[in-house]
Amino acid sequence: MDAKALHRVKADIANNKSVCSNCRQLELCMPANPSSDLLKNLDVLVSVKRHIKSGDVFYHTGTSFQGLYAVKSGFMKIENHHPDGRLQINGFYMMGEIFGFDGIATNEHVFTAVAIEDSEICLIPYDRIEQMGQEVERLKYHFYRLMSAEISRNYTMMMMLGSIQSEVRLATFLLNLSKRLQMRGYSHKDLLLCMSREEIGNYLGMKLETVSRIFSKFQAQGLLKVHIKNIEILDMQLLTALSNQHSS
Amino acid sequence: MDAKALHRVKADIANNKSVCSNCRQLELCMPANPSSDLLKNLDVLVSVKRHIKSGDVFYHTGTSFQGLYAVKSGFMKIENHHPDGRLQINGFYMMGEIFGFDGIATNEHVFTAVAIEDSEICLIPYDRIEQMGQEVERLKYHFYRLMSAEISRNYTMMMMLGSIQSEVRLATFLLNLSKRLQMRGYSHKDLLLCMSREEIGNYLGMKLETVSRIFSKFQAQGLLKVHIKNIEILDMQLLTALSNQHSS
DNA sequence: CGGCATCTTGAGTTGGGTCAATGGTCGTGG
DNA sequence: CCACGACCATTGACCCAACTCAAGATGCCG
Repeated sequence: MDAKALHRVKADIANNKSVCSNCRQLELCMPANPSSDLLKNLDVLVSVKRHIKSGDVFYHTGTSFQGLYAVKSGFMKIENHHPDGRLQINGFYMMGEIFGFDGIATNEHVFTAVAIEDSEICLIPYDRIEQMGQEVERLKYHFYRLMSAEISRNYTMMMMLGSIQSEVRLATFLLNLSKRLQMRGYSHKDLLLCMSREEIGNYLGMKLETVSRIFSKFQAQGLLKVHIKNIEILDMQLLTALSNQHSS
Repeated sequence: MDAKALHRVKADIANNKSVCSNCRQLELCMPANPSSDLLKNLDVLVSVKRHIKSGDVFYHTGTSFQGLYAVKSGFMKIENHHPDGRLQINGFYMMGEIFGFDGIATNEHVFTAVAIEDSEICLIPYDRIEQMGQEVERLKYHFYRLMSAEISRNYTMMMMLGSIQSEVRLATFLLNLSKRLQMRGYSHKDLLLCMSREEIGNYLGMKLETVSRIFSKFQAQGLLKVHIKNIEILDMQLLTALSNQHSS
């Protein structure tokens, strides 16, 4: 993240208090997203920056845990490769978001991190966080908060997967992406998906055909303009209403 | 699952094929479960013990966050009361397990904790954990691990909800309970469910009728003996194989 | 005993999965 | 520059697991 973008993010976060009073669900859906405070301190911690190409594995099951990772640029996905061959995508992480929590419990990563765009990833060494003294006590506190946010996000995701119909899930997914892009100063109406229909479907617990069908339906209803990976949100209000409509 | 599929599972067992000895999925399904080390140290921290009656709310959305809670006796559930009236049960917590992570991020609880049995709950004050010095550094480390485990558990739950059929989910749920009971020295074959069919269904993302039907089916297949809330596991091996069979 | 909540079971419906055919887009090499 | 092939997305037809609605059955408690 360059300085200007960083500044923008900070401003967005600062303004965030007044924004969004109603849609808690969406908030909870956000991946770990450091506060500006933490971001400032993070520079101290970040030791290594790694470039990674789209499609490459960043860490996989069994990789020893060294710390959390911040996405500096690009796009990552975390997937769970189940022993029986099944695969579940747990989340997508964009610029400024933090992933890698799956390694803390066992000291090695349980899941697999894969780039879905050329990306730059910064290591936030865990031992250094752990061993720091009083002066960064607050920083450590933030890490609790990050993890807690991750937990909340997952609960929401569980609810989505457990009891909400596909159209609502996809609408919520799009709004979530939109909001995260907006927070980073990008357009919240023109989304460039960097994941395939299959990846979206896997993440949301549905088949790629279903994703495609719903995109078509939304387009027919005038909610979206869909052209492959370019999605333009035409009726934000309606999409939001749909996303909040959790019972049919 | 039809008779043919059941037969296939049996054949697999005979061939010692899918009887996964390590069974990571189940492990990951466990709620936060402190090590004996941590439990020992916990006594230092625990300040308040509260009794609560079955059905009573322990904390709810908006309750200010004071710390994590350990279940000393009884049974708790955590539910997400969504603004639109919908409700999702996020987890069940039994003796010796820790809940309350949902309050860390915002300093107030996001979810609702309700007793489903008369219970004793111990507060583990958060500020005291935070402010402790070096000597309990390891203790703090354990808390990271607890949270990380909670995250992993939820990812597994997400996978279950997203792409696994109801029978397998219910089988996994029963085995999870069985294992947790066994770890506490109780029988792992005789389960006394303290939650209703509706609560189980809500947690597992299915309707109460579906839960009931599957119980009946499992009984007909000789897997279980079901009498309302008393469940006796008759064929542990087959149930385990079923739980590991994530693709139909 | 009756009233109430929970559980079971049946019948019919449907959302989303499966399978399969077609259409678009993009990168590569002639 | 076009042609080819690989890959991804779209769309249709069909099917089934799980939902809904509804009627009983069972257990619990005053």
